[in-house]
Amino acid sequence: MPTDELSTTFAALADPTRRAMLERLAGGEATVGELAAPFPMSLQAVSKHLQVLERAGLVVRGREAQRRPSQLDGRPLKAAVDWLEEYRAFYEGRLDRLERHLREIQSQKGDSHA
Amino acid sequence: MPTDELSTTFAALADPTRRAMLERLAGGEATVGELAAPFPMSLQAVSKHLQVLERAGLVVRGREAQRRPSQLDGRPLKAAVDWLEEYRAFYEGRLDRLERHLREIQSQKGDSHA
DNA sequence: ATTGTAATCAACATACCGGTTGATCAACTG
DNA sequence: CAGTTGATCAACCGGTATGTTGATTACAAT
Repeated sequence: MPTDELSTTFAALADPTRRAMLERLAGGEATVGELAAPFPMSLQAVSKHLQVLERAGLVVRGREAQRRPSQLDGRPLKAAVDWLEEYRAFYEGRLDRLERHLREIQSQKGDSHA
Repeated sequence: MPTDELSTTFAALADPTRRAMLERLAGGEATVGELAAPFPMSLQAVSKHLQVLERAGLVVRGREAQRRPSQLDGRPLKAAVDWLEEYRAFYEGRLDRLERHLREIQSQKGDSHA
C-alpha cells in the first residue's frame, strides 16, 4: 500500500464521491452536512471521505462553534499534474504511430522520468 | 470500487509500481519479464498490475510468440488532466488571499486525531 | 518428444475500503 | 439545567486489492 504523496493524491481522487466533494468545495467552503446533503449515504460516510481528502492534503478544516468547515487546498494537485504532463505526448493531439515511435526513441537516450 | 472511467484511471495511477511501469513503457514497449525485473516482487504480481493498467486502457498488448509486449496508451490520461485543469487556480499562481486564509484555518486546528 | 521460457490461471492470506448503525463528544439554545 | 445540532468515534460487514506459491498453457529450440 502506497504511502508516497502522489499515490495518496491519486487514490483520493479515485472516487467519484470525493471528486464531487472537491467540486463542491471549489465553490467555497462547506460544512460536513452541506457536503453530505447531495449524497445518498450517511453523514459518517461523508465524514470518512473528508478525512481521506484531509490526509491527502486536499482539504483543510477550521472550527466555527460545532461546525468544521472544509476548504479546498489544491496544492497537492500540482504534483499530480506535473506527473501527468510527462505523458502529454501520449495523450495529446495528432500523434500517429510513427511520430510516437520517434518520440520514444528520442526519449530513450535522455531519460529523465522520475 | 468505482466503475467510471476517471476513477479507474486515477486508481490505476495510485500505485508507485504501476506508475514506474508506465514510466518504463514511455521509453518503448516491454515484455512482462522486462517490466518485472526492477521490482522485488513476483512476475505474477507484476502481471496483475499490468492487467490493472490494461483494464484502465493505459496499456495495450500484442503477441510475439510467447511474449506479450505491452505498449503505453496515454489516451485515458487526457480525461485525468482535463479534470485536474479545472483546479488550476487552486494549485498555481497568485493565491495570496486564499493561502493566508488557509494558514489561519490551519493554525486554529484544535484536534489531534490519529 | 523433451526441455526451456514467457506468461497466465487458480487458490489462498492479509489488509484495506467504503459503507452501515449506535454511541459519544462538543457547542449552542431555550 | 435539559435538549438539539454538528460531527466524530467505534465496531462491524462485505467486497476488493495486492501479494504469495503452485499448476498450467503456449510456444520455441534442440
